[in-house]
Amino acid sequence: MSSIAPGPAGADHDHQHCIEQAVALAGEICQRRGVRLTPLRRRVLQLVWKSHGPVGAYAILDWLRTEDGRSAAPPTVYRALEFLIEQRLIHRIESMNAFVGCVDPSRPHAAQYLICRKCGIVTELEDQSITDAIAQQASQRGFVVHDQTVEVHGICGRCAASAAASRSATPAHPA
Amino acid sequence: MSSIAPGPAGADHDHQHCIEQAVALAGEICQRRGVRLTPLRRRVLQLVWKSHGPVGAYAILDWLRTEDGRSAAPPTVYRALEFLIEQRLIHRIESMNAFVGCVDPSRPHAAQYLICRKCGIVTELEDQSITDAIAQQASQRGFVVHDQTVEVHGICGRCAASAAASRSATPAHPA
DNA sequence: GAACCTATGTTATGATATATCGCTCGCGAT
DNA sequence: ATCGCGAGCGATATATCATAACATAGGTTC
Repeated sequence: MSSIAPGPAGADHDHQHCIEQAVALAGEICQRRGVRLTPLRRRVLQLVWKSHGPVGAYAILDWLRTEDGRSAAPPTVYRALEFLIEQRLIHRIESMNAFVGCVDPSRPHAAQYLICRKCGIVTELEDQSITDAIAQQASQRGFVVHDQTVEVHGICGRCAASAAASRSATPAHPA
Repeated sequence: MSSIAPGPAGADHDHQHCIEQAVALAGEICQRRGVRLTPLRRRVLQLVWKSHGPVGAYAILDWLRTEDGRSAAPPTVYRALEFLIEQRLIHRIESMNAFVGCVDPSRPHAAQYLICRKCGIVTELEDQSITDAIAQQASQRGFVVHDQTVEVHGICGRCAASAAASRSATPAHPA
């Protein structure tokens, strides 16, 4: 096992299934769009999906080299990532210079990300109220929105719950 | 003149005044907080305020070297920036790896940024409806928010207006 | 089969950021 | 006064993230 973040449901979910599902769906989408999900791009998508947390370009590069024995240089990875982003199969987390798989690549969306500082899991939202609030403030100022970056850092429900549990078991403050 | 972004009111405002005001206010705030706005930190703050757009760490480094003739290395700049961020005198724009002066450093706030792709000017908002929409979605999922990054890229009102004006003067489509 | 396009390989470099060590200066305690 | 101490900063080295530019391979079109 690695130390990378498990799935949104914790360590207990079938993550292999997540990956396969994401890659299969990506295959369909690319075919429909008439773009080529080449073996390299498919593999990079798999590697981004290695966890539900953000994955760095150089981590992917290392995996390509060590797991696949493939010769690879940064442009190899960045080009594949660029393609996957254009197709909205992955997202870039700006505040971490890293990438996560998109949980709903079928249609365009302005997404928001909840990023856990403890476990690293990224939860992708697609909340209209946030999008609307931003759009409204922007348009009030005559600003034409091209894209929104909303990245929220904090502690996810699961980690907060387990922290609370361990606190009650071994209280930090006797008072 | 340089090509850096002018003020929020365009090229016609007294930007020197902006800088002086920001630095003076920073001085008061630091004194009140009992932290030291040293000459270097003050100078770096000035340089961040050179424009109303995001300024990169290495641009600041160059200015320190060329304008001040000072010997400086990256850590010099990053340490000063770190201090200024801690004191909320500047903000980091994650999606650009760059920094902008804070327009209201007196009190803590969750801010949002409208970043113009044309002129580079960053408009800082402090909109409760956006903050609340994010907080609500997060808490619904048991997520404890530490901080929000909201960066909106697009075209500012001023640039949109001038683009519209030049379009009507020389229409792109004869139809 | 020549011209061409897309994807990838390869080399080099650019851009951003941090670790670490050591010096200096101000300041409080003795 | 001088010692110890911590904050700030200089300096060197290195880590990390990203792209420019050119070469090569394989398929498609004509």
